[in-house]
Amino acid sequence: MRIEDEIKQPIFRDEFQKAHINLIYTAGWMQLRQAAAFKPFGLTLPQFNILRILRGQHPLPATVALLIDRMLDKTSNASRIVDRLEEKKLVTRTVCPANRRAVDIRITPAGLDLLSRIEESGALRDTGVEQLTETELQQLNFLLDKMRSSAQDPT
Amino acid sequence: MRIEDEIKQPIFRDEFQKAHINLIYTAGWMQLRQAAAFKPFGLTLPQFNILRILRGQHPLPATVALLIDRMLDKTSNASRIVDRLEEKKLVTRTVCPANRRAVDIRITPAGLDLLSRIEESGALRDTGVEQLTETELQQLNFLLDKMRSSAQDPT
DNA sequence: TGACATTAAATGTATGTACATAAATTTGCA
DNA sequence: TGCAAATTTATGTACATACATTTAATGTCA
Repeated sequence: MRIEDEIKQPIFRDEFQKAHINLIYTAGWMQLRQAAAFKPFGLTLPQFNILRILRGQHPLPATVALLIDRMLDKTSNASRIVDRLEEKKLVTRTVCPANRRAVDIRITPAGLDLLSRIEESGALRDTGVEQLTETELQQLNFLLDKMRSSAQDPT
Repeated sequence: MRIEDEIKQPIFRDEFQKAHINLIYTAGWMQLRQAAAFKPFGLTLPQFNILRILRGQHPLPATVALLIDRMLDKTSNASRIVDRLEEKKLVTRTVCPANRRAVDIRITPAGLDLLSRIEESGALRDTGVEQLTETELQQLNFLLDKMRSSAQDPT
């Protein structure tokens, strides 16, 4: 459906405003679909992303700093997301022996198993991007990268 | 900067995954810039959006149901965002005389003034979309609309 | 009329986000 | 050595999101 109809605003000031709103709306739409897919497994989206990073490191541990570095949303609070995963016994936390300020975080066998089950279930399909052709995907990636090439970051 | 470099993941499984992550990342990037721009005015992004909807209705009132209908994120909690705006005296809440279940919400002169000041300040510029040409904007809107044309919504 | 469903908003709870600050440890250098 | 600075994680607070439940008012219809 066109964005005009989705949000019931028939007229946009210009194509800039329309793209702006379309982008935010579409990203929210994707996230909602993803979150719904994870719900039967008792995971939220950020929890899933942290688990995936930990599997990427496995069997090596990750620190909170590494998680923050790899997360899509840099400013979120990795510490508390790890709290939730630890409660569910999907990860372990141990003080790093080499540097007692740091904490070694590892995915457990239960965590690995959960990730496998989610992936086998097909919960990661239907994000929306499958609707696009290979050429369109490349176009989209180009446009998004170009958007972020703005002069300066917010101070 | 290319998405590969932004999130320090050199390789994506395929162009689908890359577009998926790029979209979520770019939308977050935009929101962060917008939020930073509103901060000097003491408003959050959802608060700003609600105020804008109310100005669109002005001088007629809006109900909570109307706000939810117009909001980009349907599932957020309009009631509590209105709480914050009411505390700041940017909106008023009165029981609707015609239907005492409903609540009439109106933007105050202070609210209208704040919106004007934000817009005059240029806080709404630099969302990223200005980097694109008119043709590119149309492409982007087409691609996003196409993405959301998936078979079915999550149940 | 009265019982029951429907509608509109508010509230409760768990989680996440944004940002500031604290606590513990390590590092660097006078 | 000793002490300030830097590093790493955790915590506090305000706000927002997601979703279930509650409360009050209204509509419906036997």
